[in-house]
Amino acid sequence: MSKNQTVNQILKQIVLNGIQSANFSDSLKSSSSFDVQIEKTKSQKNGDYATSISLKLSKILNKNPMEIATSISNAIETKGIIKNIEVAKPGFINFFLSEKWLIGNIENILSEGSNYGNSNIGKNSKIQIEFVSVNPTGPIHIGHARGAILGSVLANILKTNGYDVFKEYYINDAGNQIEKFYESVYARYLQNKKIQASMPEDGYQGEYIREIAKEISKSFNEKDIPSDKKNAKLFIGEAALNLMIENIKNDLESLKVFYDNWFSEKSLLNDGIFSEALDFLNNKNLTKTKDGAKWFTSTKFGDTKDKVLIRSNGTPTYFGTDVAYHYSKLLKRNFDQIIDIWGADHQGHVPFMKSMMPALNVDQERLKILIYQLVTIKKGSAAIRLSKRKGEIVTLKDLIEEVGVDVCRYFFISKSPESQMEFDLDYAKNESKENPVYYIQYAHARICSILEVAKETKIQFNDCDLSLLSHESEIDLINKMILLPDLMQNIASNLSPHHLPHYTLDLANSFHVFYQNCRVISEDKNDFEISKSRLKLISATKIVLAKCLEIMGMDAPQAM
RNA sequence: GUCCCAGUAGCUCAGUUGGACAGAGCGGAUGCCUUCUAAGCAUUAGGUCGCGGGUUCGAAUCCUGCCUGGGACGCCA
Repeated sequence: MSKNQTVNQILKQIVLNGIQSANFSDSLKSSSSFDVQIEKTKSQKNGDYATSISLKLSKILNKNPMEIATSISNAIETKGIIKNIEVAKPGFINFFLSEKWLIGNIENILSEGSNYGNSNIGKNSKIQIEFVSVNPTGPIHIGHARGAILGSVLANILKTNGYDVFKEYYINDAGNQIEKFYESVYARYLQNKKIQASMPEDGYQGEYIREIAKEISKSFNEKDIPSDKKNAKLFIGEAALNLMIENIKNDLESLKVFYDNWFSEKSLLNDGIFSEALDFLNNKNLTKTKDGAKWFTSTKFGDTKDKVLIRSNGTPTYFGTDVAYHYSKLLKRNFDQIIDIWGADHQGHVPFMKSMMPALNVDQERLKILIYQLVTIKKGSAAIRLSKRKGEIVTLKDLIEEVGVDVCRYFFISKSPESQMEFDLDYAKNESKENPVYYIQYAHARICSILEVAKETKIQFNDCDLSLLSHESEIDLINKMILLPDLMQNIASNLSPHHLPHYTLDLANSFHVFYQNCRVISEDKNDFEISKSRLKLISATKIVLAKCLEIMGMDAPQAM
C-alpha cells in the first residue's frame, strides 16, 4: 500500500483523476461541488469497492449516469491496485482489486507492526477527554461502566490517530451532595459508637456508608478526631471522601480504565479559577443578579433557561463551577479540543454547555459532547433501578468477578452510545463462555499456536513467495486486514468506537474460515512453499487482531 | 406540556453518515475432528426495518404526523 494512504484514499484519488481526464463540462471544473465517496461492497459480484459518483454527477451534468460511469471508468487505467473495473446499472462503478496488490500489503503490515492502522489526522493537537466523573458519594456501578469504557477506548483510538490525548476525571468534591455525604457518614460513625444521631434528609442510605464509617473508626484513634462537632464532621467527611475516591479509582483500574489526571472541583474555588471565570462573564455583561443570586444569562446563546452560578446563600452551584472548569480547560490549559462524555441523564446540560462557548469566546468546534443512553440492569425478569441515594447498587466489582474484564469491555463498547441497552445479569453470566470475545481471542490463540509449531520445527519463512496465496479465503483475509486504517480514521473523526468490535469479529471470522480451508503447516514436502507464505499471512493477521484487542483494552491470549 | 435518544430475526445489537437481494452474535435444525486448538467450519430456518404520509433514479437511513419505551426540564449534580 502506498505509505500513509488508505484504500479509500487511493481509490478516491483514482476516481477524481478519472473525472478530470474524462473531461466533462466546465460545471465540474471546481470539484468542490461534489464529493467522491468510496464504499466497500457487500457482495463480491459488485467488486470489492464501488462508487456511486456518476449517479450524483448526473444531476449536475444533466446526463445519463450510465454514460458518465462509462466515461469515468474508461479514463481509469487498470493497473496497480485495480485489477478490473465494471460499470453496473443504474450507474455504479465497481472496482475489483488486484490480488498482487492485495498480497503486497502483507509485507506492509509486518513492517509497520503494532503501528499498523495509525494515522496522523490528529496532527498532535491537544485533546482532553473527560469521562465518568461520578460523584464521589458512592461506588461505581454497572451503569457507569459504559461511559468508562467508551472514554477509554476512544482515548486509545485518538492516540493512534496522532492526537495528544489527556484523560481526566472531574471530582465533584464541593457542593451540596458532598455536604449530604459528609453528614451521612458522620451520622453512621456516631451510630457505630452507640451515640444517638439521625441521618440527614435525603441522605445517603446505602450500606457502603456504614462500611466507610466503620473503616474510619478503625483507622483513626479517638484523639485524632476533633472534639467539636463541626470539625469532627469535616474530618470524618474528608477521610470518607478520600476512601471513596480510592475506591472509585480501584474499580476503574480493575476495568482497565486509567486517567492522566484527577481534577478536583474544590481546587477551582481554592485556586481562584472560579472567580476569574466569573469576572470574565461579568466583564462581558453576561451575568445578572436576581433574588439575591448570581445568574449567567445563557439564554442569550440559545439555552432554555438562565442558570444560577452563585446561590443567594453565597455558595457556587454545579453550573458555576462547571463554567470555571471549562474555563480552565479551554482558556487556562488551552486544550485544542475537549470531549465531555455524559450519561443521558445530563443531556439537559448540553444547551448550557454550548451556550458557554460563545460566552468564553471559544469556537464551538472545540467542544464535543458525547451522550450515551443509560443502562438498565435486569436480573431474571425484574428490572433493577440503580439509585445511589436509595442505596440499590450493582457494583462493578461484582460484574467483573462474574464475567471478566474482557467480556465486560467488549459488551459495552460494541453498542452505539445512543442506543439504550439492557444488561441482563443472568444472561451475561450464561454467555460468558459462548460469546464473541472468545471467538476473537480464539483466533489470536490459534495463530500463536501455529506460529509456535513453526518455531519448534524451525521453519524460516522470511523468504517466501507470497504470490502463492490465491485461495479465496486467503484473499478475503487480506481484504479484511486492509480495512483497518480507514476504519480507525473513521472512528476517530466520528467518535464512534463501537465499529471496532464488529470489525474485529469480522476479521476473526475470516481467519477461522481460512483456517478451516487452508492448512498452514503441512507434512507434505510439496506444500512447503505455500506453508511459508501462509505463515507470513497469519503473522500479519496476528498483528491486526492484536492491535484491535489492544485498542479495546482486551487481552490477546497466546493460548486458550 | 416542551426538549433529547431509541424502536431492525425468538434474544442482544450492527448497518460505513441516501445505494445494489437487509447483517452479526447468541438461541433452533442438520452435517464436519487419525492432520497446526471443534471456544471452530458448512448448510438451513427465522424480517410488514414501530405505523402512516412525503422528498428522488434509489429510503432502515432524510422530512413530517402519530404510537411505544428511556431520559431531561431544581438556587441537586
